[in-house]
Amino acid sequence: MSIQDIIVKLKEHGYKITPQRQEIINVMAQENRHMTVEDIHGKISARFPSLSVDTVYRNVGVLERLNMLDRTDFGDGTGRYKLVENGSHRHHLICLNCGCSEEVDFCPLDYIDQQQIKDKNFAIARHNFEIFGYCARCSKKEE
Amino acid sequence: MSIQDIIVKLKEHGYKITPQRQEIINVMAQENRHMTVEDIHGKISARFPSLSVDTVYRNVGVLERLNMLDRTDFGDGTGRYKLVENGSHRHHLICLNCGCSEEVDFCPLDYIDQQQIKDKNFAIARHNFEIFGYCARCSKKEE
DNA sequence: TTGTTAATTAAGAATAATTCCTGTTTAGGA
DNA sequence: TCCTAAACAGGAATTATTCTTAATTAACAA
Repeated sequence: MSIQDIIVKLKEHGYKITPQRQEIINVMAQENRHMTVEDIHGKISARFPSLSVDTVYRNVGVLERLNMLDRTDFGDGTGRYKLVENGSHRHHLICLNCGCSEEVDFCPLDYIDQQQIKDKNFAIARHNFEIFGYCARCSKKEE
Repeated sequence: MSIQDIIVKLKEHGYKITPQRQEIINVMAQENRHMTVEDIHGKISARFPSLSVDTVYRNVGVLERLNMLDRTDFGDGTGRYKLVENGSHRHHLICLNCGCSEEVDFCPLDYIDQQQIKDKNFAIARHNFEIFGYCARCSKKEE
C-alpha cells in the first residue's frame, strides 16, 4: 500500500490531510518497522518541533481503525505500530534481552479449530500471538 | 497443585510464609480464575485492611518466577494472574464488550514449525496467544 | 525461650504509557 | 474568501506498576 493509497483512503473516510498527519505517514512508510509512539515522535520532532505526542497517538489510532496499521505489544506494555496492507498482520520472535524482533510466517488462526469457536457463537475480531525468548546473538553471549 | 504444595515449594526456595502471602495464595486458589491485582487486593483488604498493593505485586511476581502462576494480559494492559500447575498455561477467547473469558484447548506452539525456529537459533522462553471478539451473549445483544 | 538476621512489609512517592481537556488553528468544501 | 468540523498543541489527568525507606517479622539457632 503506497502513501498515496493511504491518503486516498483517509480522504474517502472524511479525514483531513494535515502536514502532521502526512509526516507521520511518511516516516512510518520510510521506516517500515514496528515503531513506538516515541520513535515516531522523535523522528519527526527534529523537523517539526511542535508536534505533540497526542497527535501521534491520535493518528496511529485513525490508521489502526481503518486497518492500515498493526499495533503489537512486544511484551513491555508499550504499543508498537507498523503500516500494513489492508488488515494483514504478522507474528514475531521477540528477544527478551536485546528487544530485536523477527517476523514468523505462521498464524495460529490457520490451525485452530474455527468450527469449535463458531459453535460457541464467539465472533472473532482479532488476536495476538508473539513468541518471546533469546535471539541467536543473545543466546551466544549467555554461554 | 494444592495450597500445601505451593507452600512447600516456596519454603524450598527460601521464601518465608507470611500471613499476607498465605492469604494471597488462599484467595487465588479459592477463586481459581484470572484476577487483577486489584481483584486480589480487594478480596483480602476487607479482612486485612493494611495489605498494600505492592505486596500483591511482589507475591504474584514470586509465584510467577516459580512457574506456579500464569500472567495474562486480556488486552487492556492490565495483568491478570491465576495459579496453575507447574508451568502450564491456557489461551482464551476474550469478549471485547463484557470482558468475559473462556479457555480454549489449543496452543499454537504445538502447530508452529519448531525446527524453523531452532534453525534461526532462537531459544523460546514463553509466548502469548489470545483471541478477542464478542461472546454469544454480547453478539446477540448487538442484533 | 530468646536473639539474630535476612526477608518481608506498608505507605506513599516515582515512573511511564496513554488519554483527556481546553482553547486555538486549519483543511477542504461552499 | 468564508465557514465549520476536524485537528492541533500543551499540559494536566489517569492508571498500572515499580521503587524507596524505614519498620516489622518469620525462621532458625543457641
